[in-house]
Parts: sequence; C-alpha cells; structure tokens
Amino acid sequence: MAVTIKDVAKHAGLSLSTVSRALNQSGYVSEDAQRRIDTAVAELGYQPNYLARGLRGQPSRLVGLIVPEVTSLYDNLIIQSVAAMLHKNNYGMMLCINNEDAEADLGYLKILKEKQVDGIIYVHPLEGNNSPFVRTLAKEGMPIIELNRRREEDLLDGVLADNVQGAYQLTNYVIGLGHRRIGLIMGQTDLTTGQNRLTGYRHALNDADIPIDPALIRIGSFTQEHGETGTQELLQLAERPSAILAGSNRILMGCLKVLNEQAIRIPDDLSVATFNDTEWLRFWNPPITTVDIATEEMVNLSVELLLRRMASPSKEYKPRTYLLSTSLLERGSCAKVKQSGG
Amino acid sequence: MAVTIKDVAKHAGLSLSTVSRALNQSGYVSEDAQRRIDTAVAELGYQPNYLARGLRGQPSRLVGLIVPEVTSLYDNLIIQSVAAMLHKNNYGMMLCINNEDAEADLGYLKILKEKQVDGIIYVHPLEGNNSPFVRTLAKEGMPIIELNRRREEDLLDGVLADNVQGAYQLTNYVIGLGHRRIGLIMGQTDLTTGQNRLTGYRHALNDADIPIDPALIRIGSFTQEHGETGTQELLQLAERPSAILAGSNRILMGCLKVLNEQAIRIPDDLSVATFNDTEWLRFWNPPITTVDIATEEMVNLSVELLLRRMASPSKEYKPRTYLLSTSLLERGSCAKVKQSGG
DNA sequence: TTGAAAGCGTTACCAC
DNA sequence: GTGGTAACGCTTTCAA
Repeated sequence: MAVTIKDVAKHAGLSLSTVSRALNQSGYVSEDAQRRIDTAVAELGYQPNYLARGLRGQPSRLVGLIVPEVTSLYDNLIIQSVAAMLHKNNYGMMLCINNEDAEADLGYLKILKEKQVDGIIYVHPLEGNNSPFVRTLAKEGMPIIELNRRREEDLLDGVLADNVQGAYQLTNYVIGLGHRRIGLIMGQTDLTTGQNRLTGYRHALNDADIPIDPALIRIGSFTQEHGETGTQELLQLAERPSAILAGSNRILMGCLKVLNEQAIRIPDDLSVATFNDTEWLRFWNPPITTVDIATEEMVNLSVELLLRRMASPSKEYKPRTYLLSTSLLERGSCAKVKQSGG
Repeated sequence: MAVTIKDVAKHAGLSLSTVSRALNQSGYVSEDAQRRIDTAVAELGYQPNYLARGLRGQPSRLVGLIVPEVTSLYDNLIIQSVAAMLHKNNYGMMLCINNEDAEADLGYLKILKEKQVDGIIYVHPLEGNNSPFVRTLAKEGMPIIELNRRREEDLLDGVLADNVQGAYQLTNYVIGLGHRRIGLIMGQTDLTTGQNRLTGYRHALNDADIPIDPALIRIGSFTQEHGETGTQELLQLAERPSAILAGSNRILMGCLKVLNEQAIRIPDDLSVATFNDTEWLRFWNPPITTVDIATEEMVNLSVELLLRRMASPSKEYKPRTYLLSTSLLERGSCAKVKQSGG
C-alpha cells in the first residue's frame, strides 16, 4: 500500500542500503545515485516510516507533554509554547491530559515509555503519586523535565515559577496601599504552587508586622467553586478584609462572580488581585492587578533543557531547579485603603 | 536495556509466540502459562513496544489532531474534549498546532502519515491549502474528519456548527429588541465560519425588511486588533449603531477594550453580543449575550465518526456533513432600544 | 561507492 | 496448546 524504501530502490535501480544511506546522508553515495534517488522519492511520494526507524533505536522525534488539564488558560499557554518550540526543533508532541488523576497519568506515562517518545515534559497531577514509575523511567534513561510542580528534585531537572517571591510581591504591594486585613483564597497547599504562594503571603505580613489572622486564609482547591465559597466566607467575617487575593484565575472567577452578585464595587469597596496573567484580566472593568508568571520563558527553558538531555541522554548530570522570577502587573483593581478608623 | 517479550518468554520458560498470544488474548493459552506470563510481566515490568507492534501493521492507537492554534478558548475546548474522548477509547492523541500556516500544516500531515496515526481530526488552517496532500492521504485509506472548517465535502466527513442559523438567531434577537442599526465585526469570510455568520446576519435583516448598510459591516480577521479598529470605525459613523455583534471572542475582546476606554456603557449606551460561549463571558459586568456553539457535541461526534471509520477503514462510504444547531444564551448585554426618534 | 544480510520487537501463520 | 519462523520497514555493519 504505502511506498517503502524498497520501492524507491527498485525505482532508482539501486539497493536498499544505498537508498537508506542517501536518505540519511550517512556514508558515501555517488552524485548520480543521489539524483536518481531524489527523483524516485519525489515521483513516488516516499515518506519514511517513523515506526520502523524507531525500532532500530532511532529517536522517534516525538516528545510527550503531560499536563493536568487544558481548559485552564495557564496550561494552555504551556501547551502552545511547548508545541511551537518543539516544532521549531523538528519534534512532534504527544499531548497527554491526566485530568489531575494519577491513574490516567500512569497510563500516559506507560504509553510514552519504551522509546515511543524521546523525552517527557511533565506537570504532575494533583492527586496521587506515580513517583516509582517516573523514577524507574528516568533511571532507564528517559529524559524528563518537571514543569511547574516539583517532586523529584533529587533526580530530575525542574523549572518553576518563584511563587514565594510572587506572593510576597503582591501582598507587599497591597500592604503598601494601606491594607491590613488581606484575605487570601488559595488552592491545595500540598502542592508547591499553593504552598509557596501561602508562604510568600505570610512572609510579607510578618515583615510588615501585621499579625496573621487564620480566618482570612481560605485554603481549598484551585476551582471556581472554592473561589465563590471563599469569597462568601470572607465577606461574612465580622471584620471584613479590605482586599482579597485570589490564588489562581479559577478562584478569581468565583470571587468576581460573588462580588458581582453582591454589587460590591472594585476597587472602591474592595481591592482584588490575583496570580497569572490572562487575556481577559486586562479588559475587565477595572483591569485586574496580577502577578505575572513568565510561563513562556519557563516553557522555553524546559524544552531547551529537554533537548539538551535528549542530545546526550546517558551523560551524568546533576539535577537542577530553575526558579523564574515573577513580576507585578499593577492595574486598576487595588486602591488605597480608606482612612476609616484612623 | 528495555524489557522485551523475549525476556518475558525466558523468564516464564515459554516461547515468544505463546507469550505474544497470551498478551493479545488471541489463540489458546493454558491457565498455567497465562499465570506464569503474568507474573513474569509484573516482575520484569514489561511494557509492549508500540513501535514494533505498529510495524506489523497493528494500529498505533494514536490519533492526530490538527488545530490552528491553542490560545483561543474555542480550540481549547476542542483539544480538551478530543483528548478526553480518545483516552476513554484507549487512544493517544498527537496534537499538531499549525498556527494557521499551510507549510507547518503540511509538515504535520506528513508526520501523521504512514500509519504513524490511525486517523486524523482536522481543522484546516486559514491560509493556504493542502488539499492535494490531504486527498491523497484520504484515498490511501487514512480516516480523516474535517472539523469546524469544511473543504473536502466530496471526500471526507465533516462536523460543523450551523453558523448561519446562529447568526440569524442572534441578529433576529437584537432586532426583536428594537434595534435597526446593528454593527457586525467579522473575521475572514473566505472561511465557512465567517461567511456563514455574515449570511445569517444578512438573512435576518432581510427578513425583517431592514436595509443592509455596508458601513455597518466590518470584515477583517478574527483578531483582537480587528475588534478594536472595527469598533472604533463603527463608533465614528455619523449614524452610530445601537448594537454591535462581535464575530468571535477575540473580536469581542477588542471591542470591549475600546468601549471601556471610551466609557461607553453596556447595555445602556450600546448593546453587545458575540459568538461562542466562554467562561469569562458569564462573569463580565454585564454578562455577555452569546450564541452557544455545541463544541463538545461537535467533538464527540467527530471522534465517534473517526472511531467508526478506523474500525472499518476500507469500507466504502459516502461523505456526510453534520451541522450542529446553536442556541442563544440571553444575558445582560443587550437592551431594548430607546425610543429616541419615534 | 555499492550491496547483502543481520537485526530491532512484535505478530501471524504453520507445523507439531 | 505450544513453539518455530517469516515478515513488517528500516539502519548498519561488513564485504566486495
């Protein structure tokens, strides 16, 4: 059915080996042979079979990307950038969406195994833990880069946003506006992301000598639902916060929904800020202040690290963590606190 | 390095063939052998090599999805749904992002060729045309489904949103609110999507005996930039529209940005509506009225069609087009027109 | 400079 | 029930 190297050889009146050599620019091939092969390839529309090539230990030029989901704008940018970067380097990408589920995740890891792919960029799922499998895979020589969530720092390279710094920056900024009661609605803290953002928040308050009120910290999940309930709970507090920090865009959505429903004006009645920059934050009325995470740079770095490891897979190397700094995007959703009690 | 079926056979004290049969549940295998093989597989951590399997003409259980981009929320939902649906059916997905570019697109099609994948779900790029290659591929037996954009209706199955109906519905709704001067900011019309939405708009106006004013129709691209300029142009008209329909979410963003800057209130000063439902539309202040496109259903249908074709690839079949109806999501961004002149 | 042949991991067809 | 063996398409020695 499909055109094979055999057909090309027959068409060009040469042997398999010669054609193969010509196609791979390895070994000697006469100009004449080269020309005949080129025309044969063109005429027959020959396409190398990556499967067969891979069987011979050749790289598949396919990289696996495992992400938890794709509806989040954050993961999206990751996918987009990884795909672009890989394509530029002549790699295909196999996208795996584990839905934050360890079982699905393991299934994908298994599929990606066995030289099916040359390397993996891995964002861990929230739930569960496929550490043993991942570690075995890595030790068998599969290049793996941890992105965004860190788990195997003793074994794998990892690229992360400096969320401690980001949260510190943001909290500190709000403090600078005179706020003292600052609510924080955060997702899972058994993850580096949530944990670090919480840490940054605490540090900033400590450094400003503001006592930490546990009632102001609503830990839950990175979902819109938690954003809604968190906001409601904060608003019901006897001593309401004058500012709310949403732990993610999802959380922010829930937060904005509730504020909208209760006709609470931003920033007149309440200051609001969030993490991660997203298209619509800029056009919101008012535009939402946020901590910008250098997603694209993070992705570029991960792919680069992966390419490097794939180029020399067996080489000994010391796993490194790359922390990328964040930056504050000051917009219109935070205002100076009103001098109510002073 | 990696564990092969050979190792399993040795470990279990059986032959390759027996192990292969056991692994594929084809042919007869004694319970005892099965058990021994199972333990061997478990102990050795054996993982079948999909490459070798594919070489033997076995399906790769990999499906290619080609989409123009991934930053658009629409394409996102597509990716998410396709991945989920394929995973449920035990298929992996190779994601290809052509960036609306024909050359990249062709590269991806070539990679996907050659049984590398068992089938393709294809959203054409805006620019250029890889018809010849796609058609050859299809004729060689590769199952391909056109999604969202139609080009090879004589050869391939296609699944589309009924954009004529959607635009008609939306325009008609706005007319019902008393609007007579209705601006339309639309992207490329050499594509079915843009063309059909324009058509629906025209039909609705015609049916309501409202003359079509070309000045109210701003054709450009599906980008935020065009949304901005389109809105600006419409606002500069001597006879301003009382409502604006944005041709896509991207266009809407540009539109909202300009309205925000000019402090034009929605819907008091101007009614606004758009196409495609997106998370943030609901939380906007006011929530934006839109035509909901049944993306998920579209994707489910495409995958189902693809699975069916992959199951019996050679079977003769008549290509069909599936048009999915849209529905109006009436929210707060459109108001009854003020009785200014009557 | 070229070609024959072995082998990659798997499955399928035959014998036994 | 089971075990050889050829074959899938390709690359890579090794001779010629």
